[in-house]
Amino acid sequence: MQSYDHKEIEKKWRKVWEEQKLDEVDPAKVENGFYCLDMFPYPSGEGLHVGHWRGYVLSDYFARYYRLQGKTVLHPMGFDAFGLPAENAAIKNKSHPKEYNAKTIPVFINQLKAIGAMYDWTKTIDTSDPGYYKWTQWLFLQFFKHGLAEKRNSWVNWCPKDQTVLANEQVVNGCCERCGMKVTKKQLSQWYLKITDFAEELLDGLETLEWPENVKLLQKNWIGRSDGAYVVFHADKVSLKVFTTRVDTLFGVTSLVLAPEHPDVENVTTKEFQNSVLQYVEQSKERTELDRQKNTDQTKTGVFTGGYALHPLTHKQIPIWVADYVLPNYGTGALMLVPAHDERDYEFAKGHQIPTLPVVESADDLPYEGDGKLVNSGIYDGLESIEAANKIAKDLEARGIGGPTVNYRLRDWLVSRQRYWGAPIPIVYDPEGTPHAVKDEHLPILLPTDVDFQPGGESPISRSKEFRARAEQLYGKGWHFETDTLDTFVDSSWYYLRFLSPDDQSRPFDPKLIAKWLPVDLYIGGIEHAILHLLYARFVYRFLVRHEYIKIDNPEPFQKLFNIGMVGLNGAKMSKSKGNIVSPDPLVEHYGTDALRGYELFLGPMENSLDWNPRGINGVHRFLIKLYSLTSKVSNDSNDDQESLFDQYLTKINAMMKDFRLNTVLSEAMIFVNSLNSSKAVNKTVLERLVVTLSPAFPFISEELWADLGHKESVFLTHWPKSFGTANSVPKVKILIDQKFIDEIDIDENMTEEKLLKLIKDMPQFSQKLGGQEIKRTIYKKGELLNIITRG
RNA sequence: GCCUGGGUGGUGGAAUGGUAUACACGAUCGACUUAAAAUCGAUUGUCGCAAGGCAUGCGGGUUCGACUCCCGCCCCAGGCACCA
Repeated sequence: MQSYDHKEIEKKWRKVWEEQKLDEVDPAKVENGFYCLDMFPYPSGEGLHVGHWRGYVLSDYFARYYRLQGKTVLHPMGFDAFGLPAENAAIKNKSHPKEYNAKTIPVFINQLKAIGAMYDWTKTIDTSDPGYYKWTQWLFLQFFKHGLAEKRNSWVNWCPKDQTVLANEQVVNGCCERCGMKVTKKQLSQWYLKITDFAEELLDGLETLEWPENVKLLQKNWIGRSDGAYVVFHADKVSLKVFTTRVDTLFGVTSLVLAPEHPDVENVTTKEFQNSVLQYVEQSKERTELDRQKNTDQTKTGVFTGGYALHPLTHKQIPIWVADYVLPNYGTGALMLVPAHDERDYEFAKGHQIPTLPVVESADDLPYEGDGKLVNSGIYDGLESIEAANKIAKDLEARGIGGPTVNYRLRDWLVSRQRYWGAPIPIVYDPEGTPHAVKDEHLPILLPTDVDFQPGGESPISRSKEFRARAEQLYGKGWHFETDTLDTFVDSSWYYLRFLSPDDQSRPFDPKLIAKWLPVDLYIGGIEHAILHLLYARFVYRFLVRHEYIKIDNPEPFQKLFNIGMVGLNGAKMSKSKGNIVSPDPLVEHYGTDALRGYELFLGPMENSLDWNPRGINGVHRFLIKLYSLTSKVSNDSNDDQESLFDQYLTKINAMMKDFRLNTVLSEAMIFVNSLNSSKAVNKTVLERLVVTLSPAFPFISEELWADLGHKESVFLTHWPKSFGTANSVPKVKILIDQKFIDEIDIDENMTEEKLLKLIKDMPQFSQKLGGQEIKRTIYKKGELLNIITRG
């Protein structure tokens, strides 16, 4: 069998494609655009492994497929180059993160080029480039100008190892998303973007998206809408507002409980209890969120404040407690304690001799959390929970002491970071300390270079003399810049807009091009960004649409999302530190780019995470050799069988492609090639059409075969093939006797059951099985099967 | 604890309610070769010489027919986790 020289072919076509600028697109000149986007990578020094390849091969497959469908495909690539990894690597190597990136990015680009993907390299962006982060700073200022960026003093997540605050989304199981260190709490003044203003539309917008259901669900749960009511309780000096989803249990309240961080704790605490309350509050400050959460199964701690509030309906005196199982950041940071109908409240009450007062008719078990008829609830007795809740909420509203409300679990996005390698937050403080937006003409606020960027709990930039001098020079004596930098997720929240006009010096993006190209038609990346990046980007885009920076009907940036599964080795995630990285390089060297691309797709369903099997690539390689050898028996003689086989193949793969089932697309291709391989001659047109269908997966060998078949132009300038229009094969009927498959026969589509049965009885393979047995019954599905039952 | 997905050969995995195990990998045997690699051919769920049984995590159910639908368990992965 004739082999083929993959190195020769790759070299040849790579050059031709580059010369013809086949992958370059001018977004302004296109009417039928298709925006195919990969989640852009951080250009790590670890290099690409076979797991990274998978996502890039997948996006390239569809980029090429849609090009063959007649679309002009924009497929850009850029680098999320700001952030901790570059900074930490630089600290370790005693170099500058900028130098580190300058070294790693070209290596990274070469590795990406090895994939043979049709990236438009004229549109590359680097988020750490001043030409880019100028506009990241501009973006922040737009939030500031609309009152959606705010500096707030509050308790924040703090990573003691990375020496920086973290957004809520970056705390995983109480630990730092990056380094795994236990996250502690710190009270700091930090910048927030008010994503909670968009909670409802971010939730509603999910319904319009063609995203995997599990990702939509993750976002839905993260946003965490809960419908309930607020209720106001009056105490001596203050009124306390609580949020509840069970306002029907209002008559069962036996206490109010405040979070230790609640601002009114000292206002309700009596002299007598001052010491114990103060001590408790101090003590809970020292506990990390994780410690507080771990308490779940133990007795809940808390102290009595000595204060009382008036129940709004019964006018009873309700004691006020402080307990750290009450979260300061959810609802109002205070809750009404209903031990009879809430498990956590029950547990707390039990440990502190607080009475339990059932108000919903129930089984004897306490706590009972279900719905039911109300008891001990005055005029509401006898009503069902839902009815009662509605009525009570309305009555409270009428009296101005409560009412229906919606609460979200989502919290505002903390964007300040006490690290060096990011975009400086473009805020300048006057001598009194009031924040002002940096003037547009001063953007970008460049990162100072005269600093040692060892993290020290405070932003390293604050140590820059030049940075201090710059502020005074631009704004006057006593003025100073904000010294924190922006979370890198701000950089990546808008990069997909920049790809359309990456070199525009005058504005961050071109609204006209955005109206033309957005939303992104296909977005491919890992599931790890299900909440972080994908939620932030939706928020930023919706902000830009709401305030008409972009005029577009659909306020969602990514219409269709596909999550590529991760590739591990022996059950572990690949990483340099574990030393288990499988490099694509030797595989490309030995089997060729096409073989590795095909194997990545053939491994299994694209959304599945799986373990790398180093051996299987052989199969794809053999397939390519077989495919290549078909050229030696090309014939112009028409061949009905091959045309019909092609049509069946095409119908199958067209359907499979819609569901991203590329592993079975390749299986079908293998079946078809195996069958052609066993023929003496292969019809030229059939082979041509086959080659086109294989070109998205195997661009190099397809281009070579296409040229061999006499074509002067690239295979990627042709169109996805149509069927030969062969009749959809002869109708076949499967014959089963007693549920067991015997044979398949060709018959007239409209044959009646009687005629068919008669026919069968005369055919030896069936008559033998049937013997003389009595036919009890039959099941006949026209054009499909006949099941003959002789038993039972 | 709650919410999602999953559980099919030695392995990755196929199967609009209709021949379970496609397509590959690996393995075994054979051909070619001085030999090896590559390549080609055969076999490959399991028990059985065979006929034929038995097998899609476990137990039930619906159906002429269930990997597929329903009910109850078990296990694995991911997410959330005192969210009032």
